Amino acid sequence: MNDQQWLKELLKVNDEEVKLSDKQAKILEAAIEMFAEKGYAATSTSEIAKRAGVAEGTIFRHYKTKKDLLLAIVTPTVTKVVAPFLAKEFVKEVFENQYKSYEDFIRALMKNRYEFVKKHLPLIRIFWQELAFHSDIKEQFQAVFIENVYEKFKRIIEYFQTKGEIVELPPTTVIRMTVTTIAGFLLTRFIILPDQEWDDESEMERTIQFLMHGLTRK
Amino acid sequence: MNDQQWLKELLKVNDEEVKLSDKQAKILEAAIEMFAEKGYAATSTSEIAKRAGVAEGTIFRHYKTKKDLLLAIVTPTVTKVVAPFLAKEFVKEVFENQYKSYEDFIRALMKNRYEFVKKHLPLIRIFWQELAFHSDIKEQFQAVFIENVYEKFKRIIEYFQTKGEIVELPPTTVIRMTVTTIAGFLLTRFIILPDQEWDDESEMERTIQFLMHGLTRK
Amino acid sequence: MNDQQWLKELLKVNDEEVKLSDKQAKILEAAIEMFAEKGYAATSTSEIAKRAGVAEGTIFRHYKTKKDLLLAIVTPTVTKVVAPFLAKEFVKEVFENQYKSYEDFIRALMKNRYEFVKKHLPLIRIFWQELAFHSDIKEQFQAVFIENVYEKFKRIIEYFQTKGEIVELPPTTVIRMTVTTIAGFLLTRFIILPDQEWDDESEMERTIQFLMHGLTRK
Amino acid sequence: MNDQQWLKELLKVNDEEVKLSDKQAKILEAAIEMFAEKGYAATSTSEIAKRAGVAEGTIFRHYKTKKDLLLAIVTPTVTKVVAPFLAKEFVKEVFENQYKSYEDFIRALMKNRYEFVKKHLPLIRIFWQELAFHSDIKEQFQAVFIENVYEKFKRIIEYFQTKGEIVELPPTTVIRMTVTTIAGFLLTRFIILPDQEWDDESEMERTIQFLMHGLTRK
DNA sequence: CATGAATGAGGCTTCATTCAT
DNA sequence: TATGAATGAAGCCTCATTCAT
Repeated sequence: MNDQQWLKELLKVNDEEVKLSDKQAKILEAAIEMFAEKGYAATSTSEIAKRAGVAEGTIFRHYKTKKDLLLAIVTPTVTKVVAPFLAKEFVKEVFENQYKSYEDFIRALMKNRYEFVKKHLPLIRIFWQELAFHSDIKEQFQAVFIENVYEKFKRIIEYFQTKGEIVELPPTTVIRMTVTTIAGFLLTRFIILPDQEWDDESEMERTIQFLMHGLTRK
Repeated sequence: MNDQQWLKELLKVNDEEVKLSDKQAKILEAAIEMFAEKGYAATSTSEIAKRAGVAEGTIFRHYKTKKDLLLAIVTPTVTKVVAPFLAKEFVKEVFENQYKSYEDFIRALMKNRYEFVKKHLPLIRIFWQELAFHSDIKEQFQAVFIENVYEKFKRIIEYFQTKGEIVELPPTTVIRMTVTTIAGFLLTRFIILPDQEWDDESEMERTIQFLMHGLTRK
Repeated sequence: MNDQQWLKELLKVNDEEVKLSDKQAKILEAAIEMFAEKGYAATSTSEIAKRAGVAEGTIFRHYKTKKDLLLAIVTPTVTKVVAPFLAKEFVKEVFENQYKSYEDFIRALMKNRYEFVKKHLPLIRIFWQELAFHSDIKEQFQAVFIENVYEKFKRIIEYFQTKGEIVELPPTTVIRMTVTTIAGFLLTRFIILPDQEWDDESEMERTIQFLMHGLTRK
Repeated sequence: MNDQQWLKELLKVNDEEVKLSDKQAKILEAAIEMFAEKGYAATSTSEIAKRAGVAEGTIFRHYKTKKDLLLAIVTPTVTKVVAPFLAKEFVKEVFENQYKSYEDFIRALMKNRYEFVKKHLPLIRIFWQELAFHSDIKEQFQAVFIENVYEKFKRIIEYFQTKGEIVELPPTTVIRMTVTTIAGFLLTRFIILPDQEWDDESEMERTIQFLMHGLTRK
């Protein structure tokens, strides 16, 4: 009945406690599942109601429109997708040299994202799909990314460039390559070929090595 | 009546001439635009008809269902996405030393795909989006990939591994990294951040260098 | 809200109370009228909605498809058409000498069916017309007939054959002649020539006499 | 290719030769089959065109509307159904006492109708069904019946009533009983239970006996 | 005379949303 | 607060009919 801790956790944006009635949680869960399976536009509110075990009207009591329901799902996700960079400890650790190398940073980042995607695959699917069509979501994401991630990421990179560990490419390029490589692995792993056999540990390590070699000039 | 050469070209699958009436071409063009803009599910056939300048019924004279219209667009795209590997010369050139190195091969591949994506961006968007929801499209793609790309790609990789140019990782992994890196660049360039300023030549060269360093152990 | 007792009565199949919202009753009434007038295929759901005074969507909230609406009307009719044989008393009465003769039985049967057809003419029209095109309805009818009518009717006939009242033809033939004669009268009376002047009492009595003479060899 | 003699025969109304192009005949044949199978309203002109092997437009070159096509089928049928009464020889025979008895007349009538229905079952189905919905067809039929059949039938009956062979009921009633009995047999035989095993000869003879006993008071 | 592409009205059905209970 | 019947706009698709070829 209150197994929806993960949902509350996820919807929490600034450590504010989220109030989520039982029905509300069921609606969100159902909507997440269905949007991920069939896409936002192809999912009907009545299907969501049925899967959530509530009346059709109940959905609209909590979310004024279907689009609002989507935003209620996607907006916290926007934040969470970039969360590791927001988490104060995380960034601080890097700058306080708890990570001795860019490689260690990358490794931590990848593991973190791996766990997140694994746990919240449906959310990722929704997020990715709807990003393409709803410019409001896209703008929101870009704003959050630039404001909270870009600058910090850039500083991390410059830090390790100064230390000579990684190559002197424009930070934007390094970010793109890093993100692209990690995201490329995760997409292949969880969305494009999820049914293939995967030795996750090795494949992640190989990916890290690939990335590091790519970013190093010895 | 005239300008739809590119469409005919695109729809051609086995070098068979494609017959495309004027109206049919207009319908396809309109559908491609709208599916790319709003997604398949969110686009109505009446909108397509309006944009194509035909009666709604006309769409259904040419395509039995809306889904058929999607497939008429996506099916040839599936092949074209993967096209360079379908062209015998492309692969032959690699082995007959037209490409002295994996790097040259990658460079050719990237330029080729860059041009393709640039030219057919809407198609790529549709393809990528709908892949997620239509298992028939996904299966089609996997089939084409395995049948026409995988083996050839693998041989190319093994060839350059034998020559010692690239690292001895499992070919599947090398393929993933190569594809991921190229696709990552193209997606960022054309879909995620198309509005940013791009120095395409340099960024592609950087990407190739990144990829090659990642795949080399000197 | 009030007058639809006959409808509820009609839809009742196993003496279970039928719940019929106001709108639902109006939809059924309208559908019965229109199907009877123009036939199922030639009647549009929008016409039905208009005549019922509801929104077209409301029809589909109650009946998933137009065909379901037809079946909701025809299925109970199938049973009712054959009803007197379903009532235990009716058959029992025959054997317990409430009916001294086949003639009395026929007379009771005819009056009963006369009243039914008179009251439910539109239903009869629908039933008879659609029987021809929907094999599911036809099968339903045959099943009900064989299961609930045939055996009982046969026993009644054999009973009066034993008593020497009616001729020793195969019961199937006697059934056919009886049913055909009664139905022939009712169809002519109510469907083929309803506008002619009819002295129902006399004509029914004549028909009974005709039937009895036909089935008697004195 | 010109096996459509039966069609031409059927469409002939007053011994005028009917001109029927190849395509026209195919259209009529196809329409008859489909109207009989699915009903007029549920059959589309494109289906008819397909089954006839002609273009959709061709139908409308020969018949201005779909309804006209139906009438082209039904109108001659209207005549043919009552044809035996129209055929001069047939009636003349009766009045010139080639038929010694009403029974012989009935027997000839029944055999004639049996052959006709057997041969033209689809037409009968169409005719019967559409009679119910198209008042123009119904009126046409009633007019033809009253003008050509009723009077003659009545005179035949009165003739045999005078001779004392059949009972002194109102001719209308005798006609109804005769027609009803014959039609009842044919409907049961060919439409309601066509799949049952039938010994046609015996069953027809039984029916005639039934009818004659019903109409006789000895 | 025949064709079949094109039409647009209209068919059945689904949908997001409202509102009385 | 929750319900679910009701709505009517809109969705996909079919149809009879027209007309240029």
